[in-house]
Formats: sequence, C-alpha cells, structure tokens
Amino acid sequence: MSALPSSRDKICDVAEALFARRGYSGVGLREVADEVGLGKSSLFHHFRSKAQLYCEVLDRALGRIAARLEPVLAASSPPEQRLERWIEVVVDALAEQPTTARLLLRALFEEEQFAQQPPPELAQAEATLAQLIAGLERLLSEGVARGVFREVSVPHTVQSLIGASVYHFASAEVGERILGGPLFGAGAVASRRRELMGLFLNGLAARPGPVSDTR
Amino acid sequence: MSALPSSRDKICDVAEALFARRGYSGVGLREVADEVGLGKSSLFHHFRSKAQLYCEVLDRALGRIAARLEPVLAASSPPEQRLERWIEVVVDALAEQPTTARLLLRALFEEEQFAQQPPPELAQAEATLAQLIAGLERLLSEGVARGVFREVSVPHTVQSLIGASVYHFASAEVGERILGGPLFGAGAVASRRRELMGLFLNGLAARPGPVSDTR
DNA sequence: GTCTATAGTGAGATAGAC
DNA sequence: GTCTATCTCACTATAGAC
Repeated sequence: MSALPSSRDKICDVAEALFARRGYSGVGLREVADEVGLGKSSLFHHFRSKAQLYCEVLDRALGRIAARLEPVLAASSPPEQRLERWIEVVVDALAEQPTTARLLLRALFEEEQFAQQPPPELAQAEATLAQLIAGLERLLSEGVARGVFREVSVPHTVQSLIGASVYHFASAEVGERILGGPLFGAGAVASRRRELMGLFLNGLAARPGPVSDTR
Repeated sequence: MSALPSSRDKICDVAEALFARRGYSGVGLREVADEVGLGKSSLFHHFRSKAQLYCEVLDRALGRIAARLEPVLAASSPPEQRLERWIEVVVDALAEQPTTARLLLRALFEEEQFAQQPPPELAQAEATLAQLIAGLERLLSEGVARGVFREVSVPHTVQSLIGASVYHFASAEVGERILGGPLFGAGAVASRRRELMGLFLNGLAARPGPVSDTR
C-alpha cells in the first residue's frame, strides 16, 4: 500500500520535519511548499489552513505510536513485563523517526495556539493521546494492585515515563552534548532502552529488592 | 534590593511569561510592549533585538536555578543525600516560577534559531547550563564510584532527571489532565518531590535493596 | 526614555486562469 | 491540481521629534 505517495502525504512529511524543528509559528507555508516543490497556494487545496495541516501532522505522529503500543497495552502478561515492552516500543518508535519526539514534546506547548478555534483533527489527536495514557495508567495500577510495584502515584509515574522517554529523544544538541555523541545511533538507542528499564523497573519494584531481568 | 523594578526588568518579566507560553517565534514585540505599557519602539532602547531580549530572559532563568543549585552541588555530603537535595531544589525552583520549566524546555528547541548569529548572552546561558550538568554528573559519578548507586550510565541518568523534572512542570494542560488537578498546587508539588525521590533513589540504589528514607 | 511614523519584509489566505 | 496575482495584516527594526 501507498507505493506512490500523494501530494498530500508529501506535504505532511515535509511539514512534520519542519514543525518538529521549528515549531508551529516558526514554520512558514512558503518553506513547506518550496521543499515539496509546489506553489504556496497549492497547499490550500489539500488543507484548509496551516492549523489544520499541523493538527493532521500531529495526529499522524500520535497514531503511529498508538498503533505500536496497542498490542502492548492490550496484552495480559504481568505488569512488569508489559512495562518493559512499553519502554522498548516507545524508545524504538521515537528512535526510528527522529522527528516524532520533538513534534510531540512541542505539541504540549502549542495546544494553546488552537484554543480559540480548534480544528477537528486536534480533537482526534487528543483522543488518541488520552487512550495511550489510560492504557499506561491501567498497566501501572495493576502492578501496584498486585503488589509487584511500590505504592507509587500512578499519574506521577506516567509523567516521569513520558518525561524520561520523550524528552530524551527531543533533547537535540543539549542531549548530544550530555551523551557525548549522537542521540539516534544504534548504540545510544540500545543504551537508552536499557537505562530506562533499569531505572523504572528498579525504581518501581516493591520493597524487598530490585527486580531481576525477566529474560 | 531591587525594590523598584526598572523598565528593563519589567520588559524581561513580561517577555519571560510570553516566551514561555508561546515560544520565540510565537511572540511579537508588539504584545510585549503593550503588556508592559510601552510603545513597541521603546523596547529597542533597552535591547538591541528580539533575539537579545530572548537570550537575556533565558540566561536570567537559568541563573536563578544555578544560584539555588550551587550550594547543593558544592556540598560534601554523601551522593544520595545530595541527589535528594538536588531534586528538592529543582522541583521547588520550577514550582515557584511556573514559567521557568516551559521556558527552559522550549529553549532546547529554539537554539537552532540563533545558530547563525548567536547573541553573546546565549553563550553565557550555555555556560551556565554546562556547569549545572557537570555538577550533576559529578554527583552521580561519585555515587557510582562509591558503590551507593548501581552502575548506571551517568549521562543517561542526567537525561532522565532533567526529563522527569523539567517536563513535568512544563506539561501544562496535558499534565493537569494526567494528574487530575493543577500542577503547581502545594500538594501536587510535594507529591512530585516525593515521587521523584522515590523513583530515583530506589531506581539508582545499588543491588541489595531499596534505599530507605534518610530523614 | 518614550513617542509617532514608517520602512521593508514576509506571513496566511483568496480569486480565478489554465 | 497547480499556477500567478493579490489582499490584508503583522512583524522586526529604524529615524527622528519631544
């Protein structure tokens, strides 16, 4: 499917890269059009407005993550294994498409821009996000209820997981300076997976002692 | 000191709030001037350009954090206690000035805007940040060396600490929906402190078992 | 130190030919 | 479905009176 990308898809791809780099207000449609190889006005045949284009790009990116997380959140394996898989899938998804983390982290800040007249696509993106969060909350609550996790605050743990995973891959030059190398290299990504699993599985483990690797 | 804020300070205060909310490109000097109660042109008597104003605002915010963290990073207490203090100070600093976290997290993304002609104030902000990170790395390395922390990757742990603390207070509506209440209320802030300490002290604790609260 | 006026540029969006 | 031309508006920044 989709062997030949339509103009619409090409516009979205280009816009996603630009929005991720410079944010909503930092990107001009002129720049998008030029990079796609179209005139500026042609964009308005595919999208009603810049806001709609942005929200569609955002929804696409969230949808990609949601699609990969769905099987993890629906699984019936024990919570600590599901959390391990969650971290693995999220890290891999963010690492494969370097634009995603920045786009999503920026989206936190840009929602205000659409507070007045939110395009319908925004509501869909928000619904997707709400579903993702609810799934993660269920996973954590179950772990706490079963006594395999400490009695942490589930919402705060969700925040920490999002922060530690999304921020890292969005941190660009600052992150590369801290790591002393590229964020998206295979080695760095594998390290991130390992470190996040270690931090959260040990950090959430119920009193007796740290959780040993289950594999 | 500074009982009477100068125009310069007022401009910085207003600009900080706006930059935090809408980012560099999302803010017009017109809006800043109106809110300060000045004409647009008057801003240029205090700042050479919008870029310089932004970088000065950023440096100010970073300086506030650095000033509070300095004694923590210079202390000679054991690493796990210093980490506890680090979390406490960072959470309190971010909580007291709600604009700070958003401004700093956004700054990650906006550095590219000044890549061509970076104002001198930007270099100072970067130096301050580098110092902060170096101090945190020292703290963690020492903990690992003494065997009180697991053999984690120090740079990755720095990233996780930044992500989990800064992201949280920058997460705005998304975070409030997850928490089910305000981010900056006294209770929520205390919870955040507690949860972060629990996560990181347990998550970093060396093999035998979780760290007990030292107070 | 603040103002008005304005230069000069580029933005998002529309109309209508092809 | 893409184009050219154009509208309207906002932006950063400057010049110069007060």
